[in-house]
Amino acid sequence: MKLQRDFYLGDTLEISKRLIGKVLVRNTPDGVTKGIIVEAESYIGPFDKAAHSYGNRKSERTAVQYGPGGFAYVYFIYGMYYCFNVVTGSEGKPECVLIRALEPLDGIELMKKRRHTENIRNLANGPGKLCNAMAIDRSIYGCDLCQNELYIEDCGFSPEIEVSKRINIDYADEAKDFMWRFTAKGNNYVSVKTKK
DNA sequence: CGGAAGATTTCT
DNA sequence: GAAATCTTCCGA
Repeated sequence: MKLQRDFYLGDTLEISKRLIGKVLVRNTPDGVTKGIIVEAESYIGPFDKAAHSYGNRKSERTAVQYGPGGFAYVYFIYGMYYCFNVVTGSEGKPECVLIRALEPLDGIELMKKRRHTENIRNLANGPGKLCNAMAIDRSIYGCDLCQNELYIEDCGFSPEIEVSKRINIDYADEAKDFMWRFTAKGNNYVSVKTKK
């Protein structure tokens, strides 16, 4: 069943944890693609030096984070890749969850075509890759996850969850040691930089 | 294999 | 000028 608005309005760390094992569903004119969320990280704006919204910074890019939870925050990075986040918390709180990896579940042929690879493990085991596989780009910035174009559903999976430090945020001083990364334990589709 | 560099938007 | 990244190219 599809997750409703109230799921996204609570505590960001709690939501991150509960998102592991949920299914991300993307509807496009080309077809439907689905993937189980196996890796996610929390970014809690004002207190988190790694967050785009640290210290309540506001810009055109981060604007949607300041709205209520349950919307898509998509940003462009390194000139080539998109990253997909779920906005969480109530209005005025710039908090979000970065979806880092998916286990492909449905529409796999379509994902292969978009990614130009036959290796299923390589389809969505990283933030930039999963956006490519799910056809996520600027056009769904601010998209309501309670609609049909893009949403998350609960299929009853509840994998064992592993907690670790976040990835590639060495510049964030003490924030880099926060245990705000959640992964499905032993899952093969978690992004490669898992070691440490 | 493993490491390093490059692509090139958005904000500081 | 550097980032919440990925791919390709090079040398062992």
